[in-house]
Amino acid sequence: MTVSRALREPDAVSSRVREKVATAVRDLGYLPNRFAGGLAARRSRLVTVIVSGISASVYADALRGADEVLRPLGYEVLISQLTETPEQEERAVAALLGWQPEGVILSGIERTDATRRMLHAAGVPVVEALELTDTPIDSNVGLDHRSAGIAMGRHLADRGYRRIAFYGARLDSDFRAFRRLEGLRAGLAECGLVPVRVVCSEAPSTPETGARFLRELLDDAAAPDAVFLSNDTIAMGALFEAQRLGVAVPERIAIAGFGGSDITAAINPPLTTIRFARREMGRRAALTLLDRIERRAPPGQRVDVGFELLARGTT
Amino acid sequence: MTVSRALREPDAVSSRVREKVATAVRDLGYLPNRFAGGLAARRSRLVTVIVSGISASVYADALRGADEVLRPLGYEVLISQLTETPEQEERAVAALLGWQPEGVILSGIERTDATRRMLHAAGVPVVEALELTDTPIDSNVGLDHRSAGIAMGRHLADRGYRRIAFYGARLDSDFRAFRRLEGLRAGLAECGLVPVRVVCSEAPSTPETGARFLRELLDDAAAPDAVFLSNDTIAMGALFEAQRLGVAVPERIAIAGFGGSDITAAINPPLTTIRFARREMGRRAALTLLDRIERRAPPGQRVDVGFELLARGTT
DNA sequence: TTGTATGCGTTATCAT
DNA sequence: ATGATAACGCATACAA
Repeated sequence: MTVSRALREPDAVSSRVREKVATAVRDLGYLPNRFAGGLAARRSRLVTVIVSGISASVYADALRGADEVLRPLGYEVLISQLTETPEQEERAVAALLGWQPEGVILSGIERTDATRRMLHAAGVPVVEALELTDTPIDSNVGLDHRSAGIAMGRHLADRGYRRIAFYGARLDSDFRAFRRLEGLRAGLAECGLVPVRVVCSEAPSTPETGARFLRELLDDAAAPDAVFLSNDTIAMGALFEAQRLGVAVPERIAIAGFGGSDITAAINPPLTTIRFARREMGRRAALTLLDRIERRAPPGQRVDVGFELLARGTT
Repeated sequence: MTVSRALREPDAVSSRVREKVATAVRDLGYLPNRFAGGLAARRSRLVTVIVSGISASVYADALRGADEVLRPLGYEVLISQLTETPEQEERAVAALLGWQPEGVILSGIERTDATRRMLHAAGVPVVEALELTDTPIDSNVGLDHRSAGIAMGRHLADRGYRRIAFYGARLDSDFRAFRRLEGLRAGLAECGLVPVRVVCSEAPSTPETGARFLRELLDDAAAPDAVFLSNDTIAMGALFEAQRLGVAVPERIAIAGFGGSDITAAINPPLTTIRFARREMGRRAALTLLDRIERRAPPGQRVDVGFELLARGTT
């Protein structure tokens, strides 16, 4: 018991004991067993994060932000990634709740009822990140993708484009892209426009898919003069294909993406896109979760991290 | 005890008990406490991964590969990311060993002696991934970055470039880039060449840094006719800056990167770079670790996942 | 400031 | 096939 104290609250023991323990720890290479500690203390010091169906760079930045906040406070961030569908997520949640997390961060808002029930039953604070919703399980940090779509619709209409198309990849799992599409419709409607073409593909989110989309656009009977693609990867794929085909961007066709990765600013012309603060979103998600874990705040916290439309050369 | 059995080896109990337990589990929303289970069984079913100082896309792909292998076998993959220096990694290893992992995957081969000692003392199987070494802690999966550098040196020399430069970003933490630089020197030496300029910067690995590097190259008294950059991000930054300045690539200056991300194939001209199988590397790391955990293989396993030089338009 | 008794929720082991 | 008992390694609560 004295050793346990010497390790966790060094000030509570005499300096003699403190040193003896420190020496022994070093000599033996002692490392506390977190299974035993967690079982006895009835707290895990664990926050689990489940990342579903979003691109590497988004979650890397967001996780970094969350980790920055939680680790210094003694929390371990257990990441279960790679879930693509709500059903896969459900299994991941079941597995992770066994680790008795003190808080859970989920990406997006799309999940099964069983997942919701499990989380409620576990009574664990939850933050759903990336996207705002009116019906969160508990708390919610992110941006309003519909508003982002509206902003893009207005932008394209303001710039004088009239025959606007939407192309999305991986729309079987990118639910947020649908919200942006809805927003695009709403933004265009303000100007009396409707999208002249909407393509929701399940193709992988790669530059090649973007290139194919561009070729389809050029052949399209609806003759779009601008296109909003569901993310930067396919938008850049489309832009580069246009350049290969000698198609002028934005004169012949304007191209816009979503995500705001660094590289979109570096290319020629730079890509019009929508950026949001990924790392800050991770930080805010962690902070909000901490407020809930430590009961400093009631359920239902809502943090809008906003977004920024970067109007650049491709529109 | 019967419940515990019904859950873990359903075939060992009667169908009557099996059903009763299943119903109760559902009604109660029971989830086994992994702290108690791990403590009692003296096994964690946990593999920890520590990712240090590598770019998001590399580790996302590699982690996906590792996860694919381990999760179906009942292992949880606990990821501690974000360590940049060997000292940070040391702290991460100390923290993670408390979770009694059955195996540990580390990125790279650069670490402190204390880290090595801890891992030895813990007696846990270790796979060092991403880079091959002659002195692994235990087992090793990756590629030989020096060979990759040699390949690039030969390629540039073969294409007729004679005034070759190397520019690296974040070289305070990207130890593998140094190995590639060594390889470049060796590859060029075969042709009687030496790099006309070597710049090892601690600047962030961003397209802007690449752009700055390119401007420096153009002003350089050594007048390089080709440059090997330490990764694709800065290489693309350099290429795009060249295009903005109206500098012909590869005629005026050839540009090569490292990494082999998808986007390098999509740009114009496509970037010469070196690709390796990230996901496969993750899978092989996990498989090798499993062989060690289950004592199917002795320490010292070595898996070379190889690489591929993609000779494209920028050289 | 230090130490003792007890329990955390599960599994290994050995009986029945 | 099922059950009783004793760990697992640590922290809580309380006593000295």
